[in-house]
Amino acid sequence: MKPNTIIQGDCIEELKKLPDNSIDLIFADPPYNMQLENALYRPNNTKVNGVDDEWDKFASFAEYDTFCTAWLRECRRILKNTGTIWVIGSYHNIFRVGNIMLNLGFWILNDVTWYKTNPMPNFMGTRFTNATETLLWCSKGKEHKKYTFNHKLMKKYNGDKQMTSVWQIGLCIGEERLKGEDGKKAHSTQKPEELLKRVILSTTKQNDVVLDPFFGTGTTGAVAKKLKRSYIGIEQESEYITLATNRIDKIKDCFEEADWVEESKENKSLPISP
Amino acid sequence: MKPNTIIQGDCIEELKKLPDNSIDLIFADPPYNMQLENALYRPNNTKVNGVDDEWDKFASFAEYDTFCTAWLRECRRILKNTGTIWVIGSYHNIFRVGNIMLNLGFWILNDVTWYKTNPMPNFMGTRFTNATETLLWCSKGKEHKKYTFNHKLMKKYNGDKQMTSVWQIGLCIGEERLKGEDGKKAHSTQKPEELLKRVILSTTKQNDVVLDPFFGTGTTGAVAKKLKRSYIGIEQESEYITLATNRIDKIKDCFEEADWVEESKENKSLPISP
DNA sequence: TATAAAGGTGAATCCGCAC
DNA sequence: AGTGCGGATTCACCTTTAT
Repeated sequence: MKPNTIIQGDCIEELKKLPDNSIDLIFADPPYNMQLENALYRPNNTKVNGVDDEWDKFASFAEYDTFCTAWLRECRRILKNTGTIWVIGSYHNIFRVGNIMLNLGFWILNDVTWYKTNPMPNFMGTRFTNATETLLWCSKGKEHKKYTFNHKLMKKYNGDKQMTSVWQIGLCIGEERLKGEDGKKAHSTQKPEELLKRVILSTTKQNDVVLDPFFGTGTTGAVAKKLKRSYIGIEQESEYITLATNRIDKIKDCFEEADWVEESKENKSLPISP
Repeated sequence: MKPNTIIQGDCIEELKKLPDNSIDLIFADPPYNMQLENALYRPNNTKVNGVDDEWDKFASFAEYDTFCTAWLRECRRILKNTGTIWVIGSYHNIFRVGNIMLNLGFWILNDVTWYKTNPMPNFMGTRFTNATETLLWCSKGKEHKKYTFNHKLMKKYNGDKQMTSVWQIGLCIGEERLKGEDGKKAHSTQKPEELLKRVILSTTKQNDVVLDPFFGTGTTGAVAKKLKRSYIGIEQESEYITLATNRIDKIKDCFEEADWVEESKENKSLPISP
């Protein structure tokens, strides 16, 4: 198990190769199974560029459940007893995922709400603006109480008040959003670095190993490097691996966490590498 | 089926007596199955008065799932095709509940986050402050698209901007919280009226029938009456029924929804009856 | 150059009727 | 069930173009 590598391959197969009790933290951003059918247009008649990637399509709940049970079971096996796991999802999938995690014996520590500061509105006025995604933070089991949680650090980060389970963070847009040669977004679901900063800062120590089984464009690896953690990524698509590799190679500014939190009081963003 | 009544009895048995396709809205606040084993103490050694009621205890996930499947199945049967259902829960149970609802064919419209403005801190510093509960708002099924949603009204209520799925509302405390003769809270999980106001205002029309299968101290009935909707409550415990009956009888000030929304721009609280 | 206006876009389960 | 069409529907923020 070599740290700071991206493994190309099928998520479940590659997880099976990793040894028991070897990982300090897992961050997983699995397919959401969005079940989009028809095109959606804004009031000005422009088309919404929805998630139509093949990797997000599942034939049924049963198929999605089988997939999630398999990768989550492996995640639990390779997690250290002091480790924890984060899984992010939307209402489309998080109730399937949460149910499976409970069945596998994971113990929910928090359901953190990512409260988007700039969500896309509901154009037709048929629902409330869907302004959140949910992160499930879990230990390996009820009996594993000695997990890493940097309470004081997060309190300091939050202006000396205990950080709550609601995180107000904007979408990943602008300079931070990776673009392809055509100027379009390179990945449909790139997550903001601020989200990963809070995850990694709160639940790992320096030099810990962070695993991301759905590495995508490598946000987890990029933030892990900036915060002096090790990372292991698993990703199937070679285009994403190329993007992630370049992105992480460019990073030169790495931080002692204490220094970074001190700085972050004024500016909570880590520098984006050029 | 007589409107504006409280039915005493077992939730599932009483639901079975109600006719198909007869209810406009269901609000359900089921037991959370909190699994609190040890008492929780504050740093100053005072004991936190948690939820330790007998009705909140289930032997296993399987038992809880069986219970929820039964009452949710009946709810779906009695709901009109134009109706919707709200179920509130915390991370302890909402992933069981959500999974069951999906399996029964409910279609999730929003997962609304109740973002508590005054949550109880995590005294031990072992987790993030748990600042939310989740409300699942669902239609009877994907094919039932003509559900009631008062989009314009909620937009007006929200300062002429579309209301999002995050609702910042305080806990039910102070004058609004019902007390027993001993001065202690009369019910361990009384919900704030503001929560029910948003639920009823957004997803019913005047004179619609609102059913609450876990009526408790009758917050649903109280708000329904204030907003000129009908209610049906089901509740097992006679003490709660007495409290709820007295509470609802006291209400004299009822509102046309348009008037109330106009007023609510300055003061979002409906008057608490004396 | 500076400011304003116009255009683009984000994990989206987003209409309803007639034929 | 599928298609076609009239009509109602959006927020924050970034980029590009115009003044």
